[in-house]
Amino acid sequence: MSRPRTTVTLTADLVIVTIRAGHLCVLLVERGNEPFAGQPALPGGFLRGREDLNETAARELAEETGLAAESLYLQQVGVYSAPDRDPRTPRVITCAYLAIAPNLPSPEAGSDAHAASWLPVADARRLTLAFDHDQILADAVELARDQLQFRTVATAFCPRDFTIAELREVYEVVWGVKLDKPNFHRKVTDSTGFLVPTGRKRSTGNGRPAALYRAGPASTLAPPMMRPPGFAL
Amino acid sequence: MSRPRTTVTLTADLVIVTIRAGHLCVLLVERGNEPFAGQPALPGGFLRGREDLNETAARELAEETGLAAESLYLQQVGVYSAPDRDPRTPRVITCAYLAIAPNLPSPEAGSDAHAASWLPVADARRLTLAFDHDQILADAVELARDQLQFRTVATAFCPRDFTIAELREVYEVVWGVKLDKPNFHRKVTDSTGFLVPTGRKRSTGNGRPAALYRAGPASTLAPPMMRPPGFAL
DNA sequence: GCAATAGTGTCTCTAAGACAGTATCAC
DNA sequence: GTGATACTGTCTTAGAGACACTATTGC
Repeated sequence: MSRPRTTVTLTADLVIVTIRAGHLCVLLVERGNEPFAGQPALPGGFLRGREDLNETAARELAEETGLAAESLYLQQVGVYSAPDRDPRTPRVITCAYLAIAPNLPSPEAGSDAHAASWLPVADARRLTLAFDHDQILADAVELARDQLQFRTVATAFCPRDFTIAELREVYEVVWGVKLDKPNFHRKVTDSTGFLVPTGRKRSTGNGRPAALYRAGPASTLAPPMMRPPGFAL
Repeated sequence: MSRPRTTVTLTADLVIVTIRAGHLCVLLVERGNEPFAGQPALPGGFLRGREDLNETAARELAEETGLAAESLYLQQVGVYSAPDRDPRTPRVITCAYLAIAPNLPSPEAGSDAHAASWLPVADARRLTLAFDHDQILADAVELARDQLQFRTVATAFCPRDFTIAELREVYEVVWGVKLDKPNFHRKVTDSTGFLVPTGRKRSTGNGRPAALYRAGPASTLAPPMMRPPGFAL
């Protein structure tokens, strides 16, 4: 009881995921400063001034992706507070955020000094990331997998107008499974509030053109999209 | 970009819930110090020394309930970091935790100076709690409701040995619904790893004695226990 | 025996999965 | 026409809910 209140600084670290070329990818930066200079890490930054942590996360997200946070899905993953996770004083404790982005036009737009790049999550998990970012990445990906089951976040991976095949690819890539096309189609079109038909179609060059949809008003999926029992990274 | 890194102190605030006399109850304390002296609040305390936040939460939980954290369910709810949530300087930012406890022997055992008491959640939500604890309480209860669907946390509300009727009461009280006894019985006994039969029975004085079970090794429920569409506070 | 609670059987209905079949495009 | 992709129909099966029925206790 006689130990003093610990004074800390806070960071918001971002696990920004998207789908590129059939792979779930995460945005990593190369650290420019100590500690862990030169090592790959999740983007993030310090809580500054009178902002709250969600604002910190939104600011960093805008800096890294060039996109406004309002248009992206952004959610807390958790707090990482191990005393030795960062050697600096005062202690640095982080709140991790999961951000879901559609496939962005240019991978490194908006990045200034440090190199930012999209890396398949499977590859990123073989690297050693700075701090406890390995753990944060694993937790955030697992959270994303769970959320796909019960929330309508899959549309956050898609552009404003998208086809059911694109939405299905989201589930297949994030879960690492193959889904039945006809059953998936029925399931998502029957789910109230998930999708809104635009009435337009898009021809992909090959085959019958697919109807275009937009994200609907619902945030939760009823009934849920249950993930099949076996799945890969 | 020129704003300085904000230095803060951290607290872990606890939403400790249990079931008492058919009501979902939360442990509230009366604040002894400013700010918000005399107002009801969630128990909590400062991150001290070199501990991490989970240790802070576990320490506070032990102080309030007299129970070791290992025996209770304890999970992060989220970070609350609004700049004016606490008037003190340096800024106080909190990480909220949900703790689930079985019906404890004495309500205020272990509490020292401050008055701690169990209050039905429905009553607590009509009060004005200190800080942003109204919001934290609402978020934690909603999290508990969700977790009952997909995780085996319902057993955390029960003593070591319990009957299926006691487990059913957990779901009914937390969700605010009535469940069909026969169907609930079959569902939970068929769920692999949820319950382990002890082979013993308990007579309640009235009717056929119920078989006693203990919590099984599974942490997730497959298939999930879906909450019926309509539900109350 | 009766009242009360525990637990089982069985029926219906809905939703998921498998997969055949049809529709609409480019060529 | 062929080939490719989008979408629909239908069958089977698993699980949820309703609810009748049986089992085991105290009295």
